[in-house]
Amino acid sequence: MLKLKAMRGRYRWRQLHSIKELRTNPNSYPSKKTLTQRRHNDKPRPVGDSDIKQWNMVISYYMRNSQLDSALHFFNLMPRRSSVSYNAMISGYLMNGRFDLARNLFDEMPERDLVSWNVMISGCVRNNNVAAARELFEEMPERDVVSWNAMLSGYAQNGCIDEARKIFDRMPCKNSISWNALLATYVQNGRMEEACRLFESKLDWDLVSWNCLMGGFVKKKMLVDARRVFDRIPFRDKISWNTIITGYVQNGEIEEARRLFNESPVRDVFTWTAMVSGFVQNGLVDEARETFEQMPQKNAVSWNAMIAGYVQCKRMDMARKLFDKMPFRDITTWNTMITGYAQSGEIAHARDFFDRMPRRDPVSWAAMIAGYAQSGYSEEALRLFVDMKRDGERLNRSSFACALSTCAHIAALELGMQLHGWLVKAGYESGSFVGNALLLMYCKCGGIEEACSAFEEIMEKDIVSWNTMIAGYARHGFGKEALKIFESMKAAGVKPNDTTMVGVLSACSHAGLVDRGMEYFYSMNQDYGITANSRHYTCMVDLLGRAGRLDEAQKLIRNMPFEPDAATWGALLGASRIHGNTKLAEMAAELIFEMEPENAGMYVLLSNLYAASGRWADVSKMRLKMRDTGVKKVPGCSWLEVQNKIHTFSVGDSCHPDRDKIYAYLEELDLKMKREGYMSSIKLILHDVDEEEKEHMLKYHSEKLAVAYGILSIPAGRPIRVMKNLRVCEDCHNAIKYISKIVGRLIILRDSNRFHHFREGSCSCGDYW
DNA sequence: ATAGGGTTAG
Repeated sequence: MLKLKAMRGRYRWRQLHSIKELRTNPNSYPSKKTLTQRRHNDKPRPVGDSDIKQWNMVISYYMRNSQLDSALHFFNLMPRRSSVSYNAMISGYLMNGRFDLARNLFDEMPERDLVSWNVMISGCVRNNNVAAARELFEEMPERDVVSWNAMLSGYAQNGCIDEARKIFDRMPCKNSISWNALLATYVQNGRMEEACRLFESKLDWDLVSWNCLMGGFVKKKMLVDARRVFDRIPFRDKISWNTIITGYVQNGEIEEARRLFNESPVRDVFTWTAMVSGFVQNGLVDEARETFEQMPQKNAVSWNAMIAGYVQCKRMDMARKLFDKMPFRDITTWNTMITGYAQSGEIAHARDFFDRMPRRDPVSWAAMIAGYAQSGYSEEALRLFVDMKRDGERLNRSSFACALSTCAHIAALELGMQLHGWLVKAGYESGSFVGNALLLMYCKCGGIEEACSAFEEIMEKDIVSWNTMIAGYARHGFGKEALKIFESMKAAGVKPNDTTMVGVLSACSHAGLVDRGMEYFYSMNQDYGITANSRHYTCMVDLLGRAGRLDEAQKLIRNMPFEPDAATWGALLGASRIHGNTKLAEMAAELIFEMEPENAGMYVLLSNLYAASGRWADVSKMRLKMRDTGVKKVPGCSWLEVQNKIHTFSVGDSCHPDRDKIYAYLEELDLKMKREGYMSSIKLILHDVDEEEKEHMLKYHSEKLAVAYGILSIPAGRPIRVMKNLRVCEDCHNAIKYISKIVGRLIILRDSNRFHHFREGSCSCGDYW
């Protein structure tokens, strides 16, 4: 009995499947030409039912190909329309996400039948609008099992398990699809235990449900359970085989996948494509290509999988060859190429494809924006985000999060605030996903007050929200505030993790709370079960070192239960430098050189240290060493945002359009600073440059240029926010303190390590960084 | 023309 039913199901599914295959393989459609011919042939004859049927077919053909205008054109040309014609149009609009057009047609159609209502409901469900679906469902004059099933799966897909269950219990008539929808409710929401319980409670499940259950296990990577289901299925179809093969593929068990593939009696495009992508995911491009060549038929997805394979191993030339050879490209093909070029650093090629593609979707935009952001073209990334909004593309949560993290990276506060405004309009701000991105943006852009209110606005604070806020305060030098947040976190019943404690310890360090920091460090294992890692040790070395307790810091390093890393020695180096212990600094630097010979910052740091104590011979030695090891000093650069535009400066920069004004202003400032008692620390510059030249180079360090430009172009009363890619140099730090006093402005400088808030002649870092 | 399962891109 079971077998008979399964066979009947199998037949139906074969039929349905062939339709799906048609959808993904445009080559199988009748050509536009034959369709037009048919139209002309039809015209002179009297209009009968069979003619309407043909028109309807034309409409749904165009709709499936997303050619909405052509579909509408033929719809308007029809001599007579049945409700099926309307339904085809409505369903097509919904298939293409055009709820508005569907709704209009639905409202104006002369007589709606049951199918019209059902089409609308399922369309709403497909576009994830259960509320609208439910409204239609309540409104419709009569319902059949399709209406109930559509509603049920609507709730299932949107995670409303209880609602789904309620609908199921209320259904006046159920068929196997209803049962399967209930099963899918549990499976899609990861409730495998409940799914199994339901499955065991009934005997005559059809094949789709068996496959659904197995697919649930595959998605949860529970391969053993999936295999058990597979072995128990009374009658397997190709979807059963494809599901289990995909399961092995996605878990890296490519050999088992290959074995089943060879054993499978029912291979189709899906099976073959799964194998191609399986080889790709396991790094076997050549095997993938071999399989690809052997495929009896290929669709766009198969080509895309193969192209993605070349993309993943950075063989863009091969990817390009396939792209050119491909007979039918879809939007994924273009998106894959864009991603590929972006990831191999060929950003211009990526942009070229982006500009040339016939149609763009949110994935295309995201790929291009992320490509720019990852290659360091943050400005272009953000410009594109703005273009995207202008083009009327719907911005989703992840596009916002991506744009916000780009803002955070380059500290584009103004743009970040604009994004915040758009976010509020789109109604996205209260969740923790976007909320955390917003919080991080404000923290990294130096807007600590804004960060604080963004934090308070997150309705569901998760551990990331708390950690970001604590670390944010710490980096800005507001240690006490950070600790206050830590206390509220505990009061809210959130258990701190290791990242939390890094923030807490560095907050103690920045606030000079040595004893409290030690207490936290030594009790965190007992209190929260957190074992100290190297980041925690680094904080402690920093904490002790900042307080001048260099011996204790050394002792701590010696007693570490694992090998100290470069960052830990770096903390000791920083502390020794501040407290003038050249010998200790040298030792730390030597160790760091061994671990990270390519770390240019260390050479510069040590070289400056020698210069400070007048050891010019050692300075030269460092220079030689840098040359010998081929390490290049990363050029310092600073930037700031003025009216949504990023202005970048490097040492002695003469590219800025306002350079004359900036240099003149710096001269003016220099005089005033000297009158206040400022002395430029000439000793920091390599000694073989003559004195005047040295002073000149110091005077025009990138951060000074940026600060000067900020004072000139940002209205009084607003803080000047400058970013630097390296640590701020000692002379600049000193100079900016004077400047903040002379001009009476708040200057916030983000260097590669932390934030400095300069106000009234002093800095929030307490001259330790 | 409407309801359920498997392959590609961020």
